[in-house]
Amino acid sequence: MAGMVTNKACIVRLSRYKNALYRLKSLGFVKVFSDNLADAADVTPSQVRKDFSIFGVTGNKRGGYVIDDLIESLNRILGKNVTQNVIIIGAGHIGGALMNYQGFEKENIKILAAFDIDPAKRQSTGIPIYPLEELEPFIKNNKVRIGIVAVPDVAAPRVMEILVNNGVKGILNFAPIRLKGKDDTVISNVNLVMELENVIYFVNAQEKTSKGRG
Amino acid sequence: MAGMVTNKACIVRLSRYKNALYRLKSLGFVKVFSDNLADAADVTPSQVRKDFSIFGVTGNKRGGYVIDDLIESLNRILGKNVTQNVIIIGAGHIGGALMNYQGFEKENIKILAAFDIDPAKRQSTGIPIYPLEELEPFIKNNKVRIGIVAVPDVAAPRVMEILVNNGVKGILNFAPIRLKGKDDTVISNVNLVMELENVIYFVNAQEKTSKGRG
DNA sequence: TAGATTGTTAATCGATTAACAATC
DNA sequence: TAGATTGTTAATCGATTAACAATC
Repeated sequence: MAGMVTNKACIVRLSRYKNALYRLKSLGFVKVFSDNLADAADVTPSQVRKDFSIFGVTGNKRGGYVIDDLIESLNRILGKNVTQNVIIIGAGHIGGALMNYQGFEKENIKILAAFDIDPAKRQSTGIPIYPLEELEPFIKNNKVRIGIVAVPDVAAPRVMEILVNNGVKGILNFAPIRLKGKDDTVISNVNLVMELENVIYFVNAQEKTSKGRG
Repeated sequence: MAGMVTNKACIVRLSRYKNALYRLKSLGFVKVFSDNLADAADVTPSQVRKDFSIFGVTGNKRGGYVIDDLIESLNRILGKNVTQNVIIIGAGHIGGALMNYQGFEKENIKILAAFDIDPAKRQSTGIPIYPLEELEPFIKNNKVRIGIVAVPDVAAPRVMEILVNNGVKGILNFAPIRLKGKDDTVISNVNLVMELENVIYFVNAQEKTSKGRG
């Protein structure tokens, strides 16, 4: 059945296709072939057609795909036809950066509110910042399903617990610990130090290799 | 030969092992078995031994691994025995958050400086912030190899060009476009909107599935 | 020694790519 | 129609897991 995909890499590619399609559209294109889109998204044409096939997204044999239709289909699959409400817990540097990040709105993601234990950080920037005690009632009253955790690592498990116990189903976690939730909780850990560590490893590895060659 | 690994997932796991080992060490453990470490890092014991095998990291048959030795080995593989100098381009919200992020220092990563086109953002927070014109000479004078790109997407390709042309080999990119460098440039794209989009997709997918079941 | 754990090889699994029949 | 592109199936590739001989 369509929609039963658990392969994260595939979903990441759908987002990439969507972004590439917006770009192509802004350049004046109306149609694409799997070939063009593959180029734009930096994958193989087979991959494009395979991914679409998985989700039942079809084009026209010989005629390629209509960009507007494709964007529409991808947006529907990615749940972007409905505004997604999100809260941020932790209004420190990372949380603050996310509150001020301009990229969410045009992707139909709405930051409803932020929460912080420290009253000093509770200065409004358009998005209301509430004390942590209001987190639980806020989630319940607003049926929040998605949360961004940007608190220090010692605070993360406790925050996590509050979120999960009150119905939050998806968490994007910036605390440098691996959070585990219930079975039906979707958790994505973004560890900035680890990302950098990885880049450093591959740079070093490459340097060794090229020295070995030269 | 050891060290010739291009599998990103494997390197990510090495970082995870390292972090798990620090945690185990702080709990008073001196040795671990692949079994324990697998538990702590949320992988299979086979995976742990296989990963170590790839890098020639060995333990004692019957006796497991000495945590201190293991940490030492992993740090060496990940290039953490040398302080890694990094610069940040773009001192906006994301760049500013990274400048103030406390996690880098204890991982032996040093943010040397930040750069921004906007003089208004150039207020020191311990890390010097320079105008963009100084980026090129700074990279050369300090032999910078790693850069974090946190500028708006329109500015990213130009910044990228300056970095690559002056010898930067690794880039962690927060601009919401896929940067491509030369063949020997390591680029890791972190797209926050896409990360959130993914979480949203999987939450929605799960909801549909459980409704279908119930 | 007997028992337990490593290190490595073989088996499995899943994802990507290639191939090609269907068809516009 | 002839030619080109999709949609899907089969082949390939690579990564993970299982199994087990080596050995402490």
